[in-house]
Amino acid sequence: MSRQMVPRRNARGVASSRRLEILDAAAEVLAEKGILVATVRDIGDRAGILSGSLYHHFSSKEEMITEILVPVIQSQISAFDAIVAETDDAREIVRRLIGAAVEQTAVNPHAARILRNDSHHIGEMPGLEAVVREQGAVMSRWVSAVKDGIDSRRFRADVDPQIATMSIADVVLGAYRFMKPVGRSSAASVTDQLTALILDGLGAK
Amino acid sequence: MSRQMVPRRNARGVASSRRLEILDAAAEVLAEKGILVATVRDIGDRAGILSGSLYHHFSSKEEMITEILVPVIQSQISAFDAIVAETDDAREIVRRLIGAAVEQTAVNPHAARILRNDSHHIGEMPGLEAVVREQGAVMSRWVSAVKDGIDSRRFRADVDPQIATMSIADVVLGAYRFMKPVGRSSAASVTDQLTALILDGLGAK
Amino acid sequence: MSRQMVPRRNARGVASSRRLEILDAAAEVLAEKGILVATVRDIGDRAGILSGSLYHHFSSKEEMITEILVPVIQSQISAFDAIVAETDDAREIVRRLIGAAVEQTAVNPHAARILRNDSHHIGEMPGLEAVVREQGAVMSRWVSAVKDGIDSRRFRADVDPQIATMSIADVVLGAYRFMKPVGRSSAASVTDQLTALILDGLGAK
Amino acid sequence: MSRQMVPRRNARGVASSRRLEILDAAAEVLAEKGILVATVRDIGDRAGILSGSLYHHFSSKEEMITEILVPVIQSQISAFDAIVAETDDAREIVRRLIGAAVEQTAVNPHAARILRNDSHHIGEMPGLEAVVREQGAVMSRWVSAVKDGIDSRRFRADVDPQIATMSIADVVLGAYRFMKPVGRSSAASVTDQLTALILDGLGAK
DNA sequence: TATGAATGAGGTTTCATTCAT
DNA sequence: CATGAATGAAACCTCATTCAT
Repeated sequence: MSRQMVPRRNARGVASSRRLEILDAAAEVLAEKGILVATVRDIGDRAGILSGSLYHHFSSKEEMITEILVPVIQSQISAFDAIVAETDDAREIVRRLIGAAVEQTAVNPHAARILRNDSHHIGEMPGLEAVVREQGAVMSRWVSAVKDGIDSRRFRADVDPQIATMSIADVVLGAYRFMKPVGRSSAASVTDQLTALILDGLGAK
Repeated sequence: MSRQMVPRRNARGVASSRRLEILDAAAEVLAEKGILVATVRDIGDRAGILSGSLYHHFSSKEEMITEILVPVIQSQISAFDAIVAETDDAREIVRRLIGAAVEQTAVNPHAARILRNDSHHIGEMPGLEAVVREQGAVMSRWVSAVKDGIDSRRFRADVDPQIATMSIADVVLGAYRFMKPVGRSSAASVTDQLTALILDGLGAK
Repeated sequence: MSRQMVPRRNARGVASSRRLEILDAAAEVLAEKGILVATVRDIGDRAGILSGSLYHHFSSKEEMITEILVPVIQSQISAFDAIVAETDDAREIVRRLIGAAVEQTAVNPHAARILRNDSHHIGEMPGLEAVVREQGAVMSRWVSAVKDGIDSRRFRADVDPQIATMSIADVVLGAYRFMKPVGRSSAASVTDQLTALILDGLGAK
Repeated sequence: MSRQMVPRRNARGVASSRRLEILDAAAEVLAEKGILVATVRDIGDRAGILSGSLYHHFSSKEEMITEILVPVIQSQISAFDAIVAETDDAREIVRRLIGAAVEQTAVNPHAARILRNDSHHIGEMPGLEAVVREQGAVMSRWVSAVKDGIDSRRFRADVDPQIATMSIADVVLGAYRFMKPVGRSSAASVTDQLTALILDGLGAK
């Protein structure tokens, strides 16, 4: 979100709006092909620039990826913290966390897709440490939310927090697949579906 | 399963047990690094062979991947079909499908990891069409199971079958992360956890 | 020398003192890193200018190098010619040539460093023909001095002029390494050391 | 020398004679153009191989350079140590050190050229640490020889050991320029010339 | 069956230089 | 005069694959 509004600074500290256009093209390509398959040439082609010229704006492919993902994750962390601060009930917290995550996905579908499909590679790729760090911060919010729900007896006592948390994260990160234009639903209805699944499962109440 | 017992035939129809050793090494490496990052040299190194020599046993990297994944998926399909044939209640079907999938994961953790982490790439990589086809067959079983549960009123009527199915598949494919030696739980307890989550969610009953 | 006093004219005939500042920065960087390793961006960074803007002042990297080196070499040639004109004894000539060269090195350490470390590349790099030409003029002065010394029996008769001349040049060009601030000696003492070595070698008299 | 006789091992520990042919081609090209200007394509062209194929034998350009230079320097160190061990008089030691160095130059002119022309870059190039280390070992032998000569009063007392040593090294490293086929003299006569210059200078006795 | 050598396409990145503003 | 953006060539290196031995 802020990415669309505040010009960031390039490798040599110079602000630039061209940079943002390139980042948009890059996000698209990286999401479509995956961060490993997408080449800097692909990115350049989509941005209408020679691949070598990308290095006028970014010092590496990894820097592009970082700059696409980190602001999105950080904005999610802020949203999460606000929700946790102003909400009491654990079920309500989880419901609203899901809502916030799904909305992020609607706003930044490319980032969501990258985070889901390439999470495996993000952890191993040198230069993406910042992304890993921020993702860890997101996960720790989910873990806390689940644990608090168990402690406050709003969730089943026999829930394994680690399994539950990772499963929830999987489901939420996959939300981009269901929303328009890729899928067929609105963010609100996807949120409702996922919330129901996560809180109550498939089973008839 | 059959992979451990019946020597298959290589590209030129020659049966070989060396082939199986190589496939085991390949599965390990491909799961660890991802099918794109793992090189044929990595595979050769793990198998104690030069990368070029792999081509005496397989005609391409894709053939190896196919041969690792397809039997595992096919065996899952058989198990699924048996379960569906002999079970009536939709909740029970889902419970047993999850159990079968988790057990597959326990038996073939490398294949499970590949299917989960690289699903995105499997769909785009030429030469892996057979894998895609088989995966589709698995998914269609899940879809049927969910739809039958809705139709028979064992699941909530407002469940979106597509969203539910894909979310379940995500959760189940991620099971390998929780099991020993990677994780800390047995297949049975992971099955219980995932079943509870999928059927009833987090919520206290 | 003249470089510090008379603003030269740039590619389009415009006089400029900014030009001199840039040349100083360039000399520094080129000496430190070598003319091949130092990039025009390094030079721009040191001069506080964008690399592209350097081309308002110079038409190429080679022009900068030429403009750094040629005046220094020319000034050395003048000094050499004056010495030869006013001195009789061959040993005295060599002594004073060494002194003049060492002093040049003290005044223009960057140029000295470039000439020594990159002589190999200067000869092969298109665009530096002027530098090569001037360096040849310097060498011919050394050759004459050595030959005259042999002819006048002030040097050993069995000295090979080519070997002696090139060795002397090597030693003298390396003088910058011994002088403050890089080394620890004054120009005068370095001159004494080198003169003694070249005229009398290591050997006790 | 040993390079011509004992096949070394490649990046993956496999002995190879093709490796030696490539090293010869590489030494030639690296000496001619300089280690920075010479490209791996140049080397491949000279060796009759595609540049990418070089990486079957070597893991980097730096590995090639190291493997060209280190054995040569090490063999020089051995020769130096033998000379020092069996010689008393300092003048005689220096004379024989020069002889050994010049002979190395005759045997391995390419390595000698590289060491002389690119010494500046060798020190700054990551991956060439082994070369720098071995070169340091050579220099320390020269320093000792000069210091011993001063202490034993065989050299002038006012010789600055650092200046003398570096100057001698410069002169000796430049020897390749004077020898056939590049120059016109034999190793023996070049040794005589350089020895005379270094021990007694230009001056008539 | 396996080796060692090679291919050829393509990857990321660097860099001198140009040019509209 | 300087900037910021872009070019285009070339650099080093990777990797799936082929093949003679």
